Amino acid sequence: MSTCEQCILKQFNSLKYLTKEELVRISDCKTSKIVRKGQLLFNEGDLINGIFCVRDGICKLTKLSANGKDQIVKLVVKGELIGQRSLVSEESTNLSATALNDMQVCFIPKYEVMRDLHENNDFTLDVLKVMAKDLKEADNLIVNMAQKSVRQRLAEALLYIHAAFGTDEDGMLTIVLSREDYANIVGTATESVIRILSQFKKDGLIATKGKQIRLEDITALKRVE
Amino acid sequence: MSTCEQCILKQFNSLKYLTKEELVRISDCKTSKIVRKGQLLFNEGDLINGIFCVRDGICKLTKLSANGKDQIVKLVVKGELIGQRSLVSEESTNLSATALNDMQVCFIPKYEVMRDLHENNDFTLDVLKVMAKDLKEADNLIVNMAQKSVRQRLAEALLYIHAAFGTDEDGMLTIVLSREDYANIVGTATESVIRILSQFKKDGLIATKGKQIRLEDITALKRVE
DNA sequence: ATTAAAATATGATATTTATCATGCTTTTAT
DNA sequence: ATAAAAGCATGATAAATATCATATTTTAAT
Repeated sequence: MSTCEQCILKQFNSLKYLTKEELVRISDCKTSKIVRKGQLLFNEGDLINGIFCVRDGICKLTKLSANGKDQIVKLVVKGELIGQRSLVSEESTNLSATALNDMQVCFIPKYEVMRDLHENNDFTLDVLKVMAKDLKEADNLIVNMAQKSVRQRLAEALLYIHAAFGTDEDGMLTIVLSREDYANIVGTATESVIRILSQFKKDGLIATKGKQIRLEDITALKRVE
Repeated sequence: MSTCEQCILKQFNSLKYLTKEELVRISDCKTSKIVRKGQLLFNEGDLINGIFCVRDGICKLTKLSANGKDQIVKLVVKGELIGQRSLVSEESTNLSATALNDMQVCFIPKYEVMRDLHENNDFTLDVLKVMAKDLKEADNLIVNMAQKSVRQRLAEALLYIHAAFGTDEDGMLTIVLSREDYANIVGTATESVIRILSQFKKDGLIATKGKQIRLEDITALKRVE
């Protein structure tokens, strides 16, 4: 198994603030795991007892609503950490993580991360910074959900995925989601998403090829009401 | 002016993890301020360059939506800190703070808090814990906003204010909000809030006396659909 | 390759919520 | 004390969205 010291991915998360010795310790106790597309990495309420570092693949973090629908709260890509929030609060996780394509993740046990949080202030501060960013994005999401129409929210979801995760060589969004996933991001019925996407396509705002979506008119998408 | 070392309110926030010397330093550079009901403590986009400690009163944290409506993201009461998120991210604030009744706040300049964040790991860890809790609540709010009806959201807002901030001797919610404020929590039109509250009253779920509200049937409020 | 299952698509209709209008009540300012 | 403003209340109507039904297309399993 490869070592954390040499892993380039840590540049994309707080682990870059660990010392060589701390990284060696983590390397020695970490485990590695493959999660296939559609499979759960963990479920809401699980005590995960550690954090995951995403080596490859993409997953969605969801929360089950009382009405039985999943709400997608965040998309996580290669390089990011998952589980810091629950770890810091020392409680079981409030979200489920499901692979959107085949994933490879490393698991670092709680005691090791907690030790670093207590001993390495640079690391703690960076975890704090990441969480502050997450909180800001969550605040924005609350406002969007509360104040904007389904149409606007869907347009913004497309723009967000475009801006945050980019496109492939054909200009297609790299993150490929089902209509149901989009409904679970926007908080609406799957049929509504299908209808609105059809409309966007008819109006030339997007192009689709199966599940793949390409943004054709970003300016117009930003103006959607 | 009273000193931070003796201030009982710090027991309710992360400042309790500061050492005596750190508290003395903060006492020496802090300033104090009165903010009248309805007045702004700071506005979205302001560079506040420090954090506030609420000594007395209650305020709402809001974010202006593109459609011109305010969204209430959080209510802050005596004892809590405001502004940690922006401070940690080293950016101007993403929220506005408005006093819901007369407030007294202490202001601690950024350089002093940053120094403590860098030097006192216990303090940093507690700030991290508080932010983790805020993030969890924000995630819950996202799900509620996205998946629940206006009726449900309003019922939950009442239950939340009841549980988090309590009641006076008559059983009235201690936090008194206008119908418009409720609309800005729930993300709906003020008329809709008025209508639904009238219905709740007619159905015996709540009682009202002017702007004051008493929850009469918590079980039924939890069952609202 | 074929069948079953899942995802997408679209229409018809019901429900929820917003908007506009108007009147009443309470609070605030002078 | 009184006027003006702000907040509350309710009806009528419009707009947005959900739900149910059904058909088609795509994907997965054998």
